Amino acid sequence: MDDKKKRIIEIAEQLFAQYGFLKTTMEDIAKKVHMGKSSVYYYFKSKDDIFAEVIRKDTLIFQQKLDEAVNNANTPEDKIRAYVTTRMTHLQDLSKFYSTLTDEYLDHYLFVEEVRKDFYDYENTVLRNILKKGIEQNCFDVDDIVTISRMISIAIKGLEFPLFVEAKDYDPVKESNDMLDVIFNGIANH
Amino acid sequence: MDDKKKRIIEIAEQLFAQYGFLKTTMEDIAKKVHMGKSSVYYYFKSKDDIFAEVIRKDTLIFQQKLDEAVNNANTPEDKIRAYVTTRMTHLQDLSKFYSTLTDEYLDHYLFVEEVRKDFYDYENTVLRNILKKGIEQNCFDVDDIVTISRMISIAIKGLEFPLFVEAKDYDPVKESNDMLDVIFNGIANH
DNA sequence: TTTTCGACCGAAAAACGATATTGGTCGAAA
DNA sequence: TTTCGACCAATATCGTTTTTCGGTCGAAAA
Repeated sequence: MDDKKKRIIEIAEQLFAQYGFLKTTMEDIAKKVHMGKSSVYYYFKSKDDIFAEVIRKDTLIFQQKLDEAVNNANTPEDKIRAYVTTRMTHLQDLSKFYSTLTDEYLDHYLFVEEVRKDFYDYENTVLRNILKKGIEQNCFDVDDIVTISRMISIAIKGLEFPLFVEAKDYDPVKESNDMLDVIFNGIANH
Repeated sequence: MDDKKKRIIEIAEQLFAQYGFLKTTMEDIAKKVHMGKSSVYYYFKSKDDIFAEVIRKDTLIFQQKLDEAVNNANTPEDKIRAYVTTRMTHLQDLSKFYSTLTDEYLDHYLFVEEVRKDFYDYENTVLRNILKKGIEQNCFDVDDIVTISRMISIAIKGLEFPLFVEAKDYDPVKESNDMLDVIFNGIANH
């Protein structure tokens, strides 16, 4: 990708994080990259387009980080634990960085929903692959992989909530592992 | 409780459900209940007060319904299943009835948050009691009741999400039972 | 004493027109 | 190929006026 383009995305990301999407003007971005506003439009066709690429970049980094965490874990169970805890800590960081955006994400509801769906698909693919391998290795006792991966996805999604309302004194890693203890072992007496 | 008061609450609930809290004026309520506006203030000290009592009434009915469902189930596992499925179906009904409110509940953020907390406490009490009895009856293998009940609470909270965004083709009872299968049996190979 | 209501208040919202911003375009120049 | 100043139209903003609405009060019904 063009070097200038990359730079614009970086600057824009900073400004979005600091002032939010609406309060950041194209002028602001252009000025900070030392360009005329029109020049920025040579690289991006709209403000939304810049936003989209910022999100796309962040999502990619997020997924790479998750993939790495999963690859570095050994057993299928550890892979899932690595996935979930990495997901939570990264989300915690994001929630701090993008605190200004949480209020106005309603305006980009459609777009955000799309990204969310993509991520959901990615997550399900990852989880299904781990589950499949886990079954082959006789670690898991699961007959419907699709359903189970969705249930895991939903359960850990529930853990997100405190990140965006009251983040203090919240230990996402501990919460994640407690949830995973339930999911792996169940609570019924076997 | 006063009969007139009850009537006002009923009418107000209808109007809130239909037009939302903000669009419903005290005049609207008074007119529909065939009273002067001032007369309504004889029974309630504020509009918020009426709203609070509507919510309080609905919450009470909700909890009674849940208690009944739990009591009618026999085994601890069935009690939890009864609790969760009743919770979900009732929430589904509420989401239809109060569809107009979901957008503006941000304004009453504090109050709604308070109600949510109360309900969360209630839910945890119910779940803990069932878990405790289940352990005594040797149905459950759990050492930290507090954590486990919170995890169940969080997991089923995740199931709520689709109710408020895309309700069609969503079967809350099936989803609930799938989630509970995981929670009861786990996915690890024992 | 309890209940109802019309008249009224003040704060906040809506309405509105004038002005400024801002996302985006275009053609020229470098 | 890249940059930018000039420009446009739509929208946001702002100052002002008007209306609405939650809430009060005192009197009168019951």
